[in-house]
Amino acid sequence: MPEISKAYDPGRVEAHWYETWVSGRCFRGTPDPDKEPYCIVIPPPNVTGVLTMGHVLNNTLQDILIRRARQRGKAAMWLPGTDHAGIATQTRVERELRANEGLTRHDLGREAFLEKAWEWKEKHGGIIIEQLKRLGCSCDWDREVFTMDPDYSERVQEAFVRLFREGLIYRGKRMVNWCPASLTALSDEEVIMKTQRSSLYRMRYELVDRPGEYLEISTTRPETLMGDTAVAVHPEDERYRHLIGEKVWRPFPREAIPVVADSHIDPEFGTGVLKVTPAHDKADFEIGTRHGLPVVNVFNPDGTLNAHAGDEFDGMDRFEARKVAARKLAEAGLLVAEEPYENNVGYSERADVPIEPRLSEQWFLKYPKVEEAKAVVRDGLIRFFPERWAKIYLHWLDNIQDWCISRQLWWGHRIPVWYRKGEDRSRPENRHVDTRPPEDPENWEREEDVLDTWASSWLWPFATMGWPDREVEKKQGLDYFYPTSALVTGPDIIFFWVARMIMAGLYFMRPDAPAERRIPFRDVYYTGIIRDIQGRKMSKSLGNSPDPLDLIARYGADGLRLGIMLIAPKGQDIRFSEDRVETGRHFCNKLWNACRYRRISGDIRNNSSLEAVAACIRPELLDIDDHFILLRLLDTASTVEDSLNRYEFTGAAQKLFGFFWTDFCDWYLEVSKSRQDPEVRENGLAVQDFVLRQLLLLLHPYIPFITEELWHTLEYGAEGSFLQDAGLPGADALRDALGAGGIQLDAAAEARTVQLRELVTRARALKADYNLANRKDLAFFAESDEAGRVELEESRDKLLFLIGAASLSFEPAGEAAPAVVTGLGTLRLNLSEAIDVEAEKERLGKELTKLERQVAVGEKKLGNESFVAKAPPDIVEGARRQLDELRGKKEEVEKLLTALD
RNA sequence: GGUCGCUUAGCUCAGUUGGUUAGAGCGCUACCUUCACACGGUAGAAGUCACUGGUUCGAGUCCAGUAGCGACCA
Repeated sequence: MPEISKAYDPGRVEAHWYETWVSGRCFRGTPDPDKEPYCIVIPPPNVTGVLTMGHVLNNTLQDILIRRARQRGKAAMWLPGTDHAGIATQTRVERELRANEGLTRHDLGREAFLEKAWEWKEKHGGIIIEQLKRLGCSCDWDREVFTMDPDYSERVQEAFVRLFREGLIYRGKRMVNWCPASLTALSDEEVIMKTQRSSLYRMRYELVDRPGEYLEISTTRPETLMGDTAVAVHPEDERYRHLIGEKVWRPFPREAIPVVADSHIDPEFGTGVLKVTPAHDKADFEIGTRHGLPVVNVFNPDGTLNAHAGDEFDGMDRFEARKVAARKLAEAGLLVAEEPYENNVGYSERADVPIEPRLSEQWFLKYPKVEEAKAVVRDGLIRFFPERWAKIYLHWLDNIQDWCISRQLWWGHRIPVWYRKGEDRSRPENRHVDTRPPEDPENWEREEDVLDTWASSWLWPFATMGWPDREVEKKQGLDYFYPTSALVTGPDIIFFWVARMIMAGLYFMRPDAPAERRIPFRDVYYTGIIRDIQGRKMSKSLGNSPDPLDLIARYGADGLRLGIMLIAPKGQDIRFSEDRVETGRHFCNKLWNACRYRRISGDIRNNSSLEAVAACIRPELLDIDDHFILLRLLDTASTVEDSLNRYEFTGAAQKLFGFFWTDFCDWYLEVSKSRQDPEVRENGLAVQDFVLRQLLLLLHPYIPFITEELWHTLEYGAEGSFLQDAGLPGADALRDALGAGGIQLDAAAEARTVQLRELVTRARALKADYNLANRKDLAFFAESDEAGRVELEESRDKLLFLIGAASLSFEPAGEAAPAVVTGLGTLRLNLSEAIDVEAEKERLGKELTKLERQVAVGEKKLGNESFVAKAPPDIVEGARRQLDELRGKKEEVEKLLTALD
């Protein structure tokens, strides 16, 4: 038997087992017609990213699901991969290029820049994958996919071409969200609204035909007035009706612009007069379209102003221009007021700068299968956990607009469209849309833009398994694994990703099949967001994000995983504190030592299977504590199963924690130390083996490394075998295995043990009250009824051991002897020392007050006729029994007090 | 402004069909290095379950409203 260290060292164990699992092909997901499929596709992390606490949470959850499925004999497959994250990655490569070589991407040119980007990817792309392995993730690594892999890219292009041919993708000149920092269009979802303090400028435009008369206009953006091509009022607005059709002077560049009537104007806002800048505001653009107004673009793509704004503004930054425009208005006497104002401004999610609405030509997608996507969630074909996210999802789908899928970037999937050189790009005959280039490439030029990254990842659940190539699909088991079983992700990407995947699945997969065969997944579990202890989001700039690798080094991957699971409430945000991870490590150490203790205690007879372990238990030698621990084990097994079926990871973890620590270690193992009869002791070891076997199996998804190690330490698996292949018996199977050996569990053992535990606690407290906690030579006297006496005599040995006493007898003790009242009788401490009668009175008085209060509550309840009449009989009966017990205790304490007088 | 969520011990959180004395970890106090574990053990202190009202025999739990915080959408 190998020496087992006193303290668990996770580093060595974790490295060893991960390698062994991989070389043993434990994580392989292979279709097997005799098994039920279970599949998860990973939410692909950014290829250049590093592991964050969010990843730890998300991937631990997925690993728990997949490992448990594997244990339950399913053909489990967890498909890993990474995402190319267009804007984020390109920005970082550009930044490095500027820092190292002082060059922009344009200096380098597209080809050379992309080479740099690939180099960057090769250098950093593996990091997060290696980190996931350190965490213990049991992904099928042979299947790893990167969204820019050649074959995946081909599938993205294929999807584009199909959608285009179906008329769902079109090119259009429209107002889009433009990021002046990244110089690209963004989708609506990439714009986040931020409330900010700004100014509301009240200015006035003079009427052309009524010199000296002005229209007052409110705006937050005076820097766009140079692009104004009208002012608008509501057609019914009495104040302005007579001016409709007249003209006002735009102050600079000075030009007469019309007053138009538009029913979309809100007469309540400001003065009810709106300046119309069709090139720089979505609503204004629509007004402009309705009234045939010119569109004057006064901005450059980078957010500076251009020559249309006038020489003075040409090249000026937009925020500087705002100040200058306001100053010029003031100088001209046209600024009525500048007031503090709070408004919402759209920011680029990535670059964190205000976006500009900009008219440009982009590619758009009309979302397919919108109604069906709503139906599958509304009708429960796809289940959301927690359910409330369904409402958010449905609301978004109710209001979606076409998706701008083109990006003015280089790092991404280049749109598979070619234009005939020098011809009008808008004419269909001058376009070639196909996954393959035209036959005569010299006459064509390719579309410059790439696709939004999400326009590649929305195909993730099937394009990662070969779609649409039949041969590859077959090889990778798409037909077997699709729809996947569960998706674990954050609610922040419910629109970006979840909703779009659902639409893509419904549209592309098995077009003739019913919806339940086309959806990409059945369950979606939304995690919370990990925050710091002050409730702030973790971010690099705040420096409040611990490095998971550092945590793994200090607490072990198992400790980190368990720690995070103990605080990860269902879909609620989590305030991360390292304490919990420490708790996770302590748990592992305790588990280690419990198993170490088992090995030290005696030889293992035959632990090779559930049946073999059960067969080692001799029913006739089982006592109340054996029954108790086995009952609790069965209860734990079924609770854990129920909880995990509902995605209640924390509940299951807490149940296992409590069972192991309180029931098994603090009670069962301690009790077992008092056992004298060698046969009973030996039999207890078999019970331990039975319990520990199931405990390791149940804990394995949470803490895979240490459980695998201990599985072998206690000889549950043969050399070269793995815990994951041992099955995961449920409570019924455990009961059956015990039953096969003639063991029928006595349900009464539980209540009896609870009572004995209480007695032990009270007796210890009594000792502690008299500062005798360390004395082992004390004599206890009990006054019990017949039933109590039988119970105490049966358990005498272990009670003496647990309480730390020399004797327990039923002789009457001195009336002044300190006493505690328990459900099994009154327990007295026989002291040779002088007793402080006053102190004892005080102690008992406190106890009496407590009992009186409890008795009063019970009497009130049972005195209520409605309660007795209407409450279920078992509840009434329970209350009655409890009141009787409390009254008995109270009378006993009163008696003790009287005796002291 | 709309929708959703949260508010339970000093801190972080459990508490899922309403039912006996509301739990855990950390922290705190006292004691213990007892032959699995000091990454441990024993005992203890600590809660008007945000507030107000309602339903009910009975509410931390269900309903309505209020306040504070947060998220999403406009």
